[in-house]
Amino acid sequence: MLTLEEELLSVEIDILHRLVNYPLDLNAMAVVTNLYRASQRLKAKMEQEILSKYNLSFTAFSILYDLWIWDSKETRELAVSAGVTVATISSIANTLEKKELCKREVDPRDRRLVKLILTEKGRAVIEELYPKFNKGEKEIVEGLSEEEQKVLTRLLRRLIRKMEGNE
Amino acid sequence: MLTLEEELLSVEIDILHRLVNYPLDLNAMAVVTNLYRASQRLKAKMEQEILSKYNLSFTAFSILYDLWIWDSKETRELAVSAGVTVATISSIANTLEKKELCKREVDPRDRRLVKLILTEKGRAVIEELYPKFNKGEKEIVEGLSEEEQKVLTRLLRRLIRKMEGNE
DNA sequence: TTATAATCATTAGGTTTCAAACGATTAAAA
DNA sequence: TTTTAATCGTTTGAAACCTAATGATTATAA
Repeated sequence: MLTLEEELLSVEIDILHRLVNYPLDLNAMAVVTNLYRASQRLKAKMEQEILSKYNLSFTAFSILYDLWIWDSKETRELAVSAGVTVATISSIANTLEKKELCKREVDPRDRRLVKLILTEKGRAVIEELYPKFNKGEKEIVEGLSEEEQKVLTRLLRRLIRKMEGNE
Repeated sequence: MLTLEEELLSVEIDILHRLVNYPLDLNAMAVVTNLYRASQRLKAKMEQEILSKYNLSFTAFSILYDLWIWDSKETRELAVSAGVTVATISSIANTLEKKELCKREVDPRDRRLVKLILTEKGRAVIEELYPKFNKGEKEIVEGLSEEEQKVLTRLLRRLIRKMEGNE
């Protein structure tokens, strides 16, 4: 499986330029394409190899993880952290509540706000699950040196900050 | 918005280690977390700022793009390229066919195989759309130098190859 | 040739996901 | 105080997405 510049022969690149009649930024194209593809693979790998045994989606897992670290968290914060809308968090919270992995709690001082809280069962699940998840993470990056991993993380963070508008 | 090591104070990291009673790979965790988050932001940005005007999902766009470059492509190949299952491609092909942006064609030599082909209307859409999409890609990476973009692309490709199992 | 197995795409059923509409609550203004 | 506006989370409806089941076609074996 090749990717972009390897996959796109110079002929196709010429066609692209001619068709759009406009100087394309091929480096930007390569970064974005490979970033998206890497993330798709990563998600698929984790869901198939690890999360499927627990019947959890990637987002559901990341919510449980956040609740594990922070004990409880408001739905808005969870949405930002998981990169989905609040509506999605609400939907997944329904699923997690049905499984008794978390519960909701309304803020008494501002009754518009809702927190999610990890249940004991939820805690047991994430504590059993997380080491396996981290092992999967390790496998993914094991082809890179420690230095390369740090460079990659740093570059990705700069992209994230850029897209979140707080540079 | 901070990410991982900035967000996770050393206290929390200690808690993590104690809870799982197992040495975690924090570098791997940082790479994976930031990779996934960057991709989520990227997808959201593109869908909101560019693709929504055309009523196209990110995956639908990537199918049109592939068909534009390669004229026609089998559903299985499209699935690999887009990082989704063949079932999803089939479903999106239904949507795209309804909009008359592509059509199906059965391979006469092996009638199990199905190709998607771009229609004239589909071609017009992708040719109008792609320059805008590339402009969005450019915005995302403009905080990185050309050298940094190339390093990022190279590291991401190595992760992809690793996950696809052909190292 | 005929039966069996393998390989495709599609369909079925269910969860995730989003935007938009809604209802409840709080804040601001008159 | 009463009205208006802003801010929450949830629901709704539709598309995307997955796994598993199905149907159609081709390849292999008996």
